[in-house]
Amino acid sequence: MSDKPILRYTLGREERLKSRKKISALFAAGKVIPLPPFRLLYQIHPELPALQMGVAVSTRNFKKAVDRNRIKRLIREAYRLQKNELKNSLEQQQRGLSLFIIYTGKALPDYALVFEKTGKLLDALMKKTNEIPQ
RNA sequence: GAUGAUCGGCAGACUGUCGCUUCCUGAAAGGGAGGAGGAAAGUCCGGACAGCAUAGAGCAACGCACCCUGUGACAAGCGGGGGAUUGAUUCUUUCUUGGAAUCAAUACAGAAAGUGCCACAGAAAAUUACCGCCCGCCCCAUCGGGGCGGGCAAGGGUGAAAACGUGAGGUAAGGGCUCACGGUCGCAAUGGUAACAUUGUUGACGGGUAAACCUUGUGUGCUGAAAUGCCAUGUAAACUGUCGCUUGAGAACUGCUCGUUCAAUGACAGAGGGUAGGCAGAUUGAUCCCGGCGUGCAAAUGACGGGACAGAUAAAUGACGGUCGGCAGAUUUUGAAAAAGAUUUGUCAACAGAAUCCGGCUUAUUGUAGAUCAUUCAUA
RNA sequence: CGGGACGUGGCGCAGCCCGGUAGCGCACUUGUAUGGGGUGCAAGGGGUCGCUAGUUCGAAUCUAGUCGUCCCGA
Repeated sequence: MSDKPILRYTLGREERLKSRKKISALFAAGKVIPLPPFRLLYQIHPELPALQMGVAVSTRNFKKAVDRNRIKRLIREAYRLQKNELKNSLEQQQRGLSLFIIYTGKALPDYALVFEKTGKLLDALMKKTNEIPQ
């Protein structure tokens, strides 16, 4: 039996970005990785809640609340299944990261596309965090 | 049976893996139970609830408009019953007019308080007079024509609309001038809770428009969950200016005025600083559904019995599969055909996502069980 | 959650309050001046007044409903 805990694909309350202050800071000073039809905003900080994320879809592109909800759920689902590698890396380095995924496309995406693009975004983010020194 | 219209119910079911959220349980790990709609939408109305004074007065502003009644509901909305008007169908009657029944629709107070407007056409769009009809006088003079003064509103023509309508009498010609029938309004009586109806009438005859201003009646105090109360964090009972300290600055969330109340470790403004988190409000309430009983013409309602009801807050209710079932297509077997069975593929819908709650209205919309009505076909 | 504004030729706007003729600028077409173009001059075409009902003799205008676009409020 290993001491390592069983890897769980969770996305609970403490893993989501909920503070109004942090979101304002992220939008004011965060860096951007564009990958159409997505944009990723991120900001590295030394505090420990290792990884917190948020999702947004513009009302301008999707007038109906049903469509916005669906896109946000798809993004969260794809993120939930792929974020553990990044999280472990950050915990080893003892630093935190806030990130915000914005969907900028105008058509409803399907799950396969969202999954693939989210994976690429997280890979890119891994490289950036490793490049930036503590 | 088919087609169409209206009403109106449901919103595929069960399940695996990985997740989200609320509650319960547990020391913890974990376990258990619940988790979007008929419109959750638009925000077009009305409330509940909260604060401001116990919510006051007048003006202004805004809403509403046949009557009775039910609903949390005075008014509005919605439901029930009734009235009036309009339209359709059927029946009745001597053709019409009219009467009766059924169904449907109605933003159904007032144009006889006042003001405005009614293009073009037309003489005139509301104190009318172009062609015209009639009377008197004068002139030319053959019937007749012209001018002046006066009376008239029938006929012509215009228009969406023409001065109660039709007929008769009367008249110089005409005119509700008079009469008959009819219409509208007023008044009175009778019936009805009332809207209204019926009858009578030495009474009147005034075109339309109030979704033009307006008048009458009636309702509304204002603000709005970012309301409101509490806790936490933090500074500053600091600074500047103006006014005031009981003869009172100012405040009481209102467009104005008044009244009332509060008001002195003061009030307002400026600049500057802090927070932008949590709890309550807030999810079971005038709630909804079912049952028989009582009341009521009905809508509805009373007590009783049973059942149901999410609570997020950068915002949960999801992702990927499986089985059954429905629908559509293809292949194949049986069969003369209709049809039935098997295999397989696709699809599971449309409109759409709670944000304090409730009621109404409006709009969007898939498939299907059902009810009613109309048309048509078949059989008896 | 709560307020507010606007839809009129291809584009930007007026007309709406107080109802009868839809107009302005740019653009477009034709002609003309020029060797050709720009430019000037002259003439012309083009509008379901967002949509659906209603009021009225008559609606871009008044009323109701609806669709769309945009803005504001800690």
